[in-house]
Amino acid sequence: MTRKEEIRSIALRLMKTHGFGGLTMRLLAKELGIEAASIYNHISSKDELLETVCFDLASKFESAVLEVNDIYFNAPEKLSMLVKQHIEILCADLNASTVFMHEWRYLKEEPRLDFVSKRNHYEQEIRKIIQLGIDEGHFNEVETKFAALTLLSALNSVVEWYKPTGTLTPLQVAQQLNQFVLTGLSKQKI
Amino acid sequence: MTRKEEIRSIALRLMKTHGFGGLTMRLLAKELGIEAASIYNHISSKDELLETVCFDLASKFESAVLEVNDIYFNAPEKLSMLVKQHIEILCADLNASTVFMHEWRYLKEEPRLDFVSKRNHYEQEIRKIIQLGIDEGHFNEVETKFAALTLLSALNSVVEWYKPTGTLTPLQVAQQLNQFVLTGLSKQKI
DNA sequence: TATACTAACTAACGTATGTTAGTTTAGCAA
DNA sequence: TTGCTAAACTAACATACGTTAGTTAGTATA
Repeated sequence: MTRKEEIRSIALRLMKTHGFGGLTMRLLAKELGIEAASIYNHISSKDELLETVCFDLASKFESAVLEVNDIYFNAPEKLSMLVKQHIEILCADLNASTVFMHEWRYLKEEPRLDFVSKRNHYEQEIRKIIQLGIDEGHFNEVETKFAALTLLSALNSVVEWYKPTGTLTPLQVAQQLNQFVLTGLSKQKI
Repeated sequence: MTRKEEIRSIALRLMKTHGFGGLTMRLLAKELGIEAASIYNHISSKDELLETVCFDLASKFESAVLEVNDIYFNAPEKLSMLVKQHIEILCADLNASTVFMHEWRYLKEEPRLDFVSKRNHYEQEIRKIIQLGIDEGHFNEVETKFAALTLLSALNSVVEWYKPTGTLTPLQVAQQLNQFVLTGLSKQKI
């Protein structure tokens, strides 16, 4: 791990607990065992730290949806594979994912607009999958916007409670979520 | 509306967009048309603003779950009424709800611990309702912790997208959420 | 009219913030 | 040995922050 990666990794851990505003260069430096000014030998600004994590993850989600749409053809398959990939991306680096979820709004205007547009695109792709499921007769006739947002928030909440040291693997979490989203709580249809 | 309430209301709007750290007393004062120092004639500290909104809402959720448990006896009824009340509380003041969701972690240690314990209690009550539904034979045998957290995040995400100016009433949102959580996306059981 | 309260003001304090400039130290390549 | 580079350092700048102290103008009450 290069020094730059080390800085990023510690910065993520601190951002997760203190938020982007609560991460100060002096605190970050302390954790690294160096002075604040020394950090600028490795990165160009504090904002860069946030931008990197947000756009790195955004591009992973983008790839996932592309792949799923390439490989699978019916909606239940597409959805379950996207859920799986989504959860795997989140769990691969929980610090990064948590920062991604909570701190993107502290991006500066230009990158923030870019970020939001990428996020909207991802939502749109999920809506398309749900609409496909309705057209196929596999899914109930829900409002796709409502369903996509509710689904996404259910998926994303994993970063709030998942513990890699626990018993569940990311794959098992994905399966539980998939089950929950498809069949709901109720035993009989109402 | 007293001056104090006016300050709270504007503070919430600003906290929603800028976060707790991004709300400065000088910005708040500017929006009020006064000087920063003048705010301290009405409130005792910036932290107080955050504490008030967090604990006001927490107590509303607490009342809701008490009421629901008092009035209804089977799990599907309890759950659907709690969903309804939860959404109504959220939609009654979206600025407050959004701040409640995002900014509670910037509470100082003592109130934060208190807050988290109240939140855990609410989660526990939801788990009990789900467990009751399983025991009654109404609900699938899900893991209650997982289900409660997933349910809650689906409910809470309403603050991210609900627009009071749109076509849906809070009650309709609650009904859609209830439907989604109970029956899921899939038409047939799998 | 005299008093007290409300709500604003100005000025400042002490601290913290991101960042820059210039310098130093240690290890490696020529 | 000399020179280069990576990575740290010290010192400082300009700005911003929450908050306090002391004061003032207007308004209601006695």
